[in-house]
Amino acid sequence: MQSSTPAARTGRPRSAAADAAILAATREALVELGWSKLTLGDVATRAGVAKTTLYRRWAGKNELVVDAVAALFDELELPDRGSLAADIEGVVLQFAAILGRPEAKSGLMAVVAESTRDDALRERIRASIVDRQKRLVLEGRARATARGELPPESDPETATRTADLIFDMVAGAVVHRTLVSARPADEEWVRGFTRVLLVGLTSPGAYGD
Amino acid sequence: MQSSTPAARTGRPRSAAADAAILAATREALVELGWSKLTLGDVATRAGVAKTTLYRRWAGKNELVVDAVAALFDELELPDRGSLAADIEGVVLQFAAILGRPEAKSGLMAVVAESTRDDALRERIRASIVDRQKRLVLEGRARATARGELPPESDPETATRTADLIFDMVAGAVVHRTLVSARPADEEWVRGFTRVLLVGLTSPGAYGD
Amino acid sequence: MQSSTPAARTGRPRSAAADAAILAATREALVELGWSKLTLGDVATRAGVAKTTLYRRWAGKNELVVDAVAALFDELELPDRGSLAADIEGVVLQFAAILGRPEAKSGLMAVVAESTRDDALRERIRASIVDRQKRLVLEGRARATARGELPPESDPETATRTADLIFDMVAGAVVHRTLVSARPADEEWVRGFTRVLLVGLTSPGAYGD
Amino acid sequence: MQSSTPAARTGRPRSAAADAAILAATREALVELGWSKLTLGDVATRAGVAKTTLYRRWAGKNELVVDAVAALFDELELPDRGSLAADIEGVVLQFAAILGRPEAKSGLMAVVAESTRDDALRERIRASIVDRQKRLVLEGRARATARGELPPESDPETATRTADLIFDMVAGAVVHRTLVSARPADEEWVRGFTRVLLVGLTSPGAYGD
DNA sequence: TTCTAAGCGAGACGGTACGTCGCGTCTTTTG
DNA sequence: CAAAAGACGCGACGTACCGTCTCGCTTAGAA
Repeated sequence: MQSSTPAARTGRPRSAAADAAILAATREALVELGWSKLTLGDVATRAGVAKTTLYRRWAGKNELVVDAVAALFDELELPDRGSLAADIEGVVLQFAAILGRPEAKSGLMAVVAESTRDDALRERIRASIVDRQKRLVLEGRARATARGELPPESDPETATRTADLIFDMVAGAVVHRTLVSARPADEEWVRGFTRVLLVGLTSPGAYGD
Repeated sequence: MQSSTPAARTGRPRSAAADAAILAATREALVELGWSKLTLGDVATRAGVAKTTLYRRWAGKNELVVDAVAALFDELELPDRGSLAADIEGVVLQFAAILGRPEAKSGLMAVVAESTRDDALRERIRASIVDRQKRLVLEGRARATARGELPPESDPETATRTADLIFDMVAGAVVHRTLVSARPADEEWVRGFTRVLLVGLTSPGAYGD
Repeated sequence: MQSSTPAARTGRPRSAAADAAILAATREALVELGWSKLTLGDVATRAGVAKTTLYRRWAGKNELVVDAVAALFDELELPDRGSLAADIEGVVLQFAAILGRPEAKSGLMAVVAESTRDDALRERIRASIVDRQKRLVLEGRARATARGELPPESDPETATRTADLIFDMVAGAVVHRTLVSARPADEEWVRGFTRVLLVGLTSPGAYGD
Repeated sequence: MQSSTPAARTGRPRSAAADAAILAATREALVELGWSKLTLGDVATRAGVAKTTLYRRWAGKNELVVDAVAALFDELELPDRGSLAADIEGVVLQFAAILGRPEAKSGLMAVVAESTRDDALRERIRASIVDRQKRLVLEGRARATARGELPPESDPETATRTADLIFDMVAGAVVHRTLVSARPADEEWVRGFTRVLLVGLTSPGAYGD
């Protein structure tokens, strides 16, 4: 997190193991208890750490859960399945699989809800989770362009705007399907969704005119 | 909410005014404090009501907030703007406007988060909010079919599946844009989104094959 | 404590039993743990009461312990043993016996120590303990005067000053003997002390000039 | 504190200045904060010393405060004022003056309170403070005997017993007057007290019969 | 009308978690 | 090797809400 500060400080250094133990304990507690019944005291106990240690490193429940959940999404990758449609389907399915895990479900929506009243928290979510995964959209487009499936995007502003729209549509739809409609984002659903998205984006007239 | 038991019970009847006052106080508190700092004791005080009165009618914070927020979405309507695209843009803008209000933002995501671990709550959300607004999709389709913009849908199962997909895509994208990306779902964005959605849904091959 | 306020307030009344249980639990904890290891949480648990109930009635550990200890000294009485010397010896022995009990030892000195920085606490101690027991000095003098052992005191100011001096000398000596010198204030010691005190007070020239 | 091992140990020797700085900081903190709000971390900071240094030399708050307070009483001396009564009055006034200082008030009673449950602490208090000042009683008696005001005491046991009684009476009365009754032990009070004490001790029949 | 059962305000209650503070110990780097 | 710096496990603090429980007092339909 802090990068090039090699200033070896005096005093006992913070235990590196504690961070990992705390984040793992947080995910475990999210699975067992869910966001609202998760307590920092319990997390500390599970991690074999004192409450003060936890508070020394995170400002509160929200920040802790953001970090605990963010790691989950780093598993996402974009395997080359040969076509843009297949690539999208693949990554959407992965995303749905993660969102199906209880530690993600319970934690993610809660911190988003909290972030509506806490700008710093929203920034943290954006930095740790959202922007971090936008790479998938960019990779996907680059690959499709290389394959000749998409024309090279000339205007960088349009490119950004489109990438943002795609991300909002993909993430939003999967989240809504999974958490609000509470129905599985399975292969069939993903195929239907991807078809609409892809046709909408590539058909003539979609963004032209 | 109340079933059709017209059996007038004995004893003092519940005050009808109290319900309205409590829900209004809840929205007010959501605006000022947000979900997590909202307390039932405070709501009761704002409503000029005893805590017991509140608990006699709602099981807890979650149920209360669902009811308080649900009313906000009943304002949505589908004015006839002459074309399917315009109709969709109109309703999406309305939806975005509601989601921009702090009492909706803060409350809605929080109860959705809670609902990931509480089936009864999820059902209440679905009944009070989600399914209640699916009418807009159906109305829109009916109107577009009448105008000849869409072919009549023969298979009812496909119709339902498509309507669900549309709802997930619309609601999901607007929520994600507004709350996660935290950028305005303004006219420009809505136009771009609607174009992708509509082209995706109506282009040949989108759902055919 | 509150006297003529018969104003029957609204709401659930405070449990009278809780007060007694808390004070008894406090004395029990003083015996087992002593002042410095006594915690209000533990007292609440022993009393079968929530911590909040305790804090609703007492401002803190100091106030609670003053009340718990004050009751101990109400047992003191001045039995008629036939002479002023015997009366004094009797009450001093009783006082020493109480001070020998661990709940008194540990609690009393601690609150006195605290009271050096807290005027309200000092007043509470004076009202609940010190002034309350000055009755013994007055009773003793009245009885001795009736017996003819002491001349009637004419000047009320001198009477007060002398009573205060006696109280400081008696209480101070017993406390110092018991707690600081940590040797028993037994019959022999009490006899010696009383003799000095009484001779000092009654010999001609002692207060005469 | 340090025994007489002149054997210069290996390694860096303990800073002698640190001891003095810590005790001074302790007294300063007692004045500003009082016993109960005094923390060892704060004392260490005031003394410009690490907490570890402090713990290397004292076992805890109690021991530290005993040492810090003990030094205050070493100022006491018995100036020759010409008569036993005047000598006593002089030293009692000095004692009252010290007890009036906040660092003594707050600290002394607190460690006495603690000592009711800690034998080692009581011994430390006795050795550092009480027995150390008994010299004043002995000096006073010796001087009075030399002057012919008192007969030489033949029985050493009686002498000890009497000296202890005097000490308990003097120290006890002054402490009680100052801390519990919270009224000044001024010249007038001291004169009255001394008269009672001295008459009680020297009148025929006081210890005779 | 009076009776009576429920609703209502107030607020005390037993709990649970909070976030902070001080303790006394430990692990670092520096002198 | 001591000292400073400061992280650490621990346990108590006093507070805030929770949801429940008395209280005394309406209120309005049933008797």
